[in-house]
Amino acid sequence: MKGNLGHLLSLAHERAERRLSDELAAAGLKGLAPSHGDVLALLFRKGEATMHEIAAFARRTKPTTTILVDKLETLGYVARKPSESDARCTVVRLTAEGEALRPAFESISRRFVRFLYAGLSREESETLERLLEKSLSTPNQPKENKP
Amino acid sequence: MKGNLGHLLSLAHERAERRLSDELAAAGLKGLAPSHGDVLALLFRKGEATMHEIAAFARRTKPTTTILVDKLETLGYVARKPSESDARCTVVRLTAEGEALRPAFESISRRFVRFLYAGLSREESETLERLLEKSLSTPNQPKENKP
DNA sequence: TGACATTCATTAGATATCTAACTATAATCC
DNA sequence: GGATTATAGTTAGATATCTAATGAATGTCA
Repeated sequence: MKGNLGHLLSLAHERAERRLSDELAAAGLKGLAPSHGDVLALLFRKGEATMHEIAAFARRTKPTTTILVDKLETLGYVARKPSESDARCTVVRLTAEGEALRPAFESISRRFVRFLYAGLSREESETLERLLEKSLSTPNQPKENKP
Repeated sequence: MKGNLGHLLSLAHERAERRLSDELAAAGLKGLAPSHGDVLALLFRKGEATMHEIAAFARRTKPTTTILVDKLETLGYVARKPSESDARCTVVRLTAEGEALRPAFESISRRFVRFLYAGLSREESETLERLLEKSLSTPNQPKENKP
């Protein structure tokens, strides 16, 4: 317990983000950030999704999601259409160009997972995940200092 | 090994960042981000530092560091002065106003550490840190797919 | 049914961040 | 000792992100 868990989490997160960015650039998707990858990942899984669903999945605010989808739409990978059941909702779906990214994305995803778990045994990986989940599930205690 | 280590790292990092931001705001430092806190943390420890040292400590680029220090200078917490030994270097030091933040910062730091380790036993904390360090120290294998 | 509240998405404005290019100074090397 | 290279910092321009405010459609409820 050296007290630098915050630092380690930052380092690990930055390392993962950088790796994903590099992988996206290496796949020829130079303008895309990991958050764009999250949007595409949901669409590859579900086919289509509302802005609200995308925002929740990518853990970004709705304005940010608007901008992420704007970019993917400009690049031709997704298209918006109004929802038929609820006029407030916008449905985002993959275009043919977007669908064509699927193999590259699956490859990136596999290599990313391999990268993250490299150097850890199966048991260590499971322990790391379990402890992170336990830490995350701890309710946030109040911020105030007890007198 | 469920393959969501990347997701867990993102969640843990975002949780930590949000908590730090909230703590800074609660301490009345509403405009400051965690990265400003990193700058101040180094100055509290070392008294003064060059832009280059600050950038390395905060793990930010030099342009970003310029902007971080600009803000702290505008707020009156730090001051720049040219280095006497090397005319290329700028030395940043705490002002009296900046020094006055020390007790609040130490309090925030203590509460932050308590927050991060809440819910984990001492042994679990040590294991988590050890596994994160092991993962981080793993050399990055090449990005290419082996045929 | 009509007033009010809720939800979905966008726009507006701000900030932290990055890369690339620039300036100025120091170090190195024939 | 002068040319070249390296280092320190800033400026310029772009992007992902956020909060707050806005517009439009739906849900609620008396």
